[in-house]
Amino acid sequence: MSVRIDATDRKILIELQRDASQSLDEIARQVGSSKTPVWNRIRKMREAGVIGRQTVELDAQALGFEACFFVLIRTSEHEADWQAAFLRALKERPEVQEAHRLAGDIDYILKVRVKNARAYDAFYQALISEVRVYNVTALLSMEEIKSTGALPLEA
Amino acid sequence: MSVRIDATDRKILIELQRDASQSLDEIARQVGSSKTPVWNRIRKMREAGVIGRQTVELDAQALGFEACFFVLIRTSEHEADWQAAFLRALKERPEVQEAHRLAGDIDYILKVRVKNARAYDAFYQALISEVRVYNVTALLSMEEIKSTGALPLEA
DNA sequence: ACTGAAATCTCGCGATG
DNA sequence: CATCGCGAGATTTCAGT
Repeated sequence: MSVRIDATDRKILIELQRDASQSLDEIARQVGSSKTPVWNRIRKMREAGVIGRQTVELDAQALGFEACFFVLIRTSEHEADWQAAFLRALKERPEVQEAHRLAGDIDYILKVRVKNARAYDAFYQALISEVRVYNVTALLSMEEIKSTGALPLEA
Repeated sequence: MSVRIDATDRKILIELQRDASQSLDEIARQVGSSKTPVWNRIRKMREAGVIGRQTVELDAQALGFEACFFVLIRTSEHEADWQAAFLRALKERPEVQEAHRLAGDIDYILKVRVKNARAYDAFYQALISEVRVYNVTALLSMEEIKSTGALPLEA
């Protein structure tokens, strides 16, 4: 399952993260190697799941997603079947971009991306009708200062 | 600046989000069109900034990023130069994956991805030494239930 | 594990209906 | 606006070292 990632692998990952549309030749040049070994390393990391999907970043505003909420959830229920239902609900809903189970006072945090406040309310009503939650706080984003999925890899 | 995005454009974006490594022919087939028009639409959306960078999703765990914090920040300072310094600090630090300015009680939320709790503390100390903040709450993620940058585009 | 090169496929664009 | 086709260049495979 696990793979040894060496310095060259890390350089390749940095380049792929920066721009996955680069050609193998370009990447090879940047990491100081040549095409074939780079290709083999990429293939191995893909197989190992270190490298996942290849996607494009889209401009949320331009596509009409004007509202972004962070939702802090407290629940009194901690039984296995409640949790399973909750997780299923989160995974099914495409407007949930992130969901984390937390340590401490607050149990879950979600990042929810919707077209507008009404769409958020619809999401919220649907969620609380599916699963019981004790307390919900929604934080409305006014400005997306920074947004990157990139990991802070160092050479 | 703004572009009209029609149903075909949206289908193209859905496919690119799903898998950006697909060939033009494949995408064309999936959206019910052919190579050239799809290519022209993609080019236009790229120029308009609707389509941004092309990246790969990496497995944070496999690369040793074991800790993820959501940081809620309250500040008493709301002057322009303080804000400028704060934003600069956030943009410079690669461990800050997301930063949003919020409406209401809490002023900012950050998502910070680091190798371990010690690395978070180093980040925290560096941040508060650069800019004055009134109150900071860190929420530690125990489990990443879901994580996608994908927008919930509908066909 | 790297190199070099061959076979195959895709891109990007122009010509054409 | 869609289809076809082509040449440059990329991807992927495979031998040799």
